[in-house]
Amino acid sequence: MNKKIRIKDIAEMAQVSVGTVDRVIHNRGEVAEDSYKKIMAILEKTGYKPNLLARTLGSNKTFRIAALMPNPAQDEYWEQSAEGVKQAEDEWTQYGVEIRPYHFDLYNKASFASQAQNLLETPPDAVLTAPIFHQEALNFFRTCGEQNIPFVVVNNTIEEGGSLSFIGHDLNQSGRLGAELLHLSNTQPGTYAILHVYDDVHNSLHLNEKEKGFKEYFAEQNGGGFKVISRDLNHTHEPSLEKELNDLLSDASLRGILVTTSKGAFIVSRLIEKKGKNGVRFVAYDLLKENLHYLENGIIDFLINQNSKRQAFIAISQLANHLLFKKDALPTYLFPLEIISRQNLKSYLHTGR
Amino acid sequence: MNKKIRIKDIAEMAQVSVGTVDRVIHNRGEVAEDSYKKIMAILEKTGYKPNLLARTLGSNKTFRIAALMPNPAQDEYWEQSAEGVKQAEDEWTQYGVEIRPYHFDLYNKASFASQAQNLLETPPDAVLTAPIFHQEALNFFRTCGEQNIPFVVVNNTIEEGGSLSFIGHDLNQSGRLGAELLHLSNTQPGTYAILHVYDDVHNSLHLNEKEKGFKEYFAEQNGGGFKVISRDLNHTHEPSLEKELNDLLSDASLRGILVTTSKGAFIVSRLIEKKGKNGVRFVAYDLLKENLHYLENGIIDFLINQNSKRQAFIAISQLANHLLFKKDALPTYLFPLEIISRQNLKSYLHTGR
DNA sequence: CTTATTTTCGTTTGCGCACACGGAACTGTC
DNA sequence: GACAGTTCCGTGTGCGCAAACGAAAATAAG
Repeated sequence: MNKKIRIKDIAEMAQVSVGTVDRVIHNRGEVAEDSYKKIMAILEKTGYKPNLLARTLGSNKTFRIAALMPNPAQDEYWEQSAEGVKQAEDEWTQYGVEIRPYHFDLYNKASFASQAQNLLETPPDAVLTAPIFHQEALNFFRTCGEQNIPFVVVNNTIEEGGSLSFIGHDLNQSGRLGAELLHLSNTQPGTYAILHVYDDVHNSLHLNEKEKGFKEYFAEQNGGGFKVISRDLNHTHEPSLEKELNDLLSDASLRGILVTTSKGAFIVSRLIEKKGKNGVRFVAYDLLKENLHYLENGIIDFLINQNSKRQAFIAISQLANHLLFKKDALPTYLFPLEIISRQNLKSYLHTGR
Repeated sequence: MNKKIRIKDIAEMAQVSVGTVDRVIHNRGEVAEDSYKKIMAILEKTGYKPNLLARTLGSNKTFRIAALMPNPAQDEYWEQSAEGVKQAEDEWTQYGVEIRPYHFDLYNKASFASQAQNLLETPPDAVLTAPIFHQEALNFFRTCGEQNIPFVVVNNTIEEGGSLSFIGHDLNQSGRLGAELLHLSNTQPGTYAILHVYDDVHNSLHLNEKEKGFKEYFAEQNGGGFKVISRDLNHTHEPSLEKELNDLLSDASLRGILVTTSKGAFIVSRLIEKKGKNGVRFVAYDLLKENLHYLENGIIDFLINQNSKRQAFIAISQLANHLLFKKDALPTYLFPLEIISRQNLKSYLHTGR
């Protein structure tokens, strides 16, 4: 691994000019058979690595990345995500990467489609998106594919993707983890509930994965004898939600509750607080401000951190690396499933990034 | 926040030449009061950010960072740390950063001192170290200070440091977390043990912090009635260790054990496995191979991940940023206290970095 | 054998910055 | 007023690469 071989060096060895070497490196033709082979051989032998600094400096391009994400004003989870995008922007603007956000309405499929349309009118060099709406996302991905626009996906996968990379969690494992945290040293059999609390529309595929993991975990526990119940709760109609929840809580055999949506956490927390929490373990998702409050006062026992901020940050970085340095991203980048308790919470809030 | 302001632009605005602007940016004097102020003002106002690519390309320097760390062959924890260093090297070599490791014997103070001596003979531009040996480290830091060599410290702080940055954990909080994980829903009072298992020498200051946090946690729990015991165990004399441990385990009121050293984890695990684990919760540190084994088979309930690999990676990155880009590091960079269970383990092993 | 066309290649410029060099303008000295 | 010493500042070159430009060589066309 010799160091510091420049194009110039290659040129000298091959007895040609730098221009010629450059042409074969970017194989844009106009090079004689002979020279081509000769240069290729030397390129191989020396293991030439271009100086990426000089490369991106020299090719004075500027790349545009579009971020098609939910409106951050609608949801703190997506607000954090937007922060991640901004953070990545700070890091990459100096390299000539420009990020344009396109926000769609989290509760409106049509808005996703129309923003996607918007986006494609001035096609960016790459795209980041959270495919909340399955069908609409598929359509969008298809056109991206046709137009050769690389894209990465956060939050939840879409199988038929064609994406450069998926960045997020193993949702099945996530459900299992939730189950484990509820089960922990509750040796007696009992009932465990998994609740999907959502607004108008929701991403059922996404939540199903968690539920599957949750159920698998309890099925695997020796002895069995666990009762697992699952509920879909629409929180826009609060009274019925409250009733449903009260029924649940009055079941004496109930040992634990997992709420799969980040917003659901504090909605359920409120009700639990009202009713009193008697020995039921409660686990939920994400470090939203309200959730932290309920973690601190003991209503929530554990939070699983999905770290939407970092997801977005990494996603943009992958795209930037792809565009600038031609480094390809891992097809799936799974985040650690971070367990947050009262005692390690601070250590997650302080960290620089 | 307009982007793409070059030195040339600044120069035009200030009606001077690029050379002058350059001089104030690197404040190496030879600039009249007037011009200086004028340029500084514009620098502020425009929020000028130098193009790091061009900068490192132009100043064709190469920096040397020395890593004074324990011999990775002696301990898996430090092996992981060395991997972090290597990873950082991969990332930074292209920017002209060169990393030279100096390994000292983990069980031999003199070796630390002599390697430190070695290192200083061809003084590097910056230093990373793990100050395992208090007094020796202090001496070393003093000379670094005298020679103006910036250094960062991982693993454990040294108060009187003078280091650019400390990278590691809040050890008090770490002890508290260990306590919480043991205590979790063990509502009845009982006994909780904190064990320091070490080799010949050990870093008592380091471990004391954890113990303090551990005790604080239990003191704060309402009801109280917890008995906390602490033991220093030298594992080089195995029979006596085993006896001590057996005594402990036969205490019927024992509810949980926290082992504070990464190696101690599997040593204690073996003995617990032999004796049988009856309801006692067991929490330990770090993702060493053997520890993972005992986590998977249920001897260990939780591991707290100190992530020595990432500590080293971040440490080198901070130094590189400091040298190349003059970004100063945070004086202390505390890592999240990661809780590892059977169910989220995989998600920590897979991640790219 | 010209003239036109294509293939092949060397040269040059610019990217944004660091830094060396040397030149003005100013100050002081005798 | 001639000379040396300061202080301040502009210009030029190089970092390694990309890419435009245009020249030479090879080939085709007339």
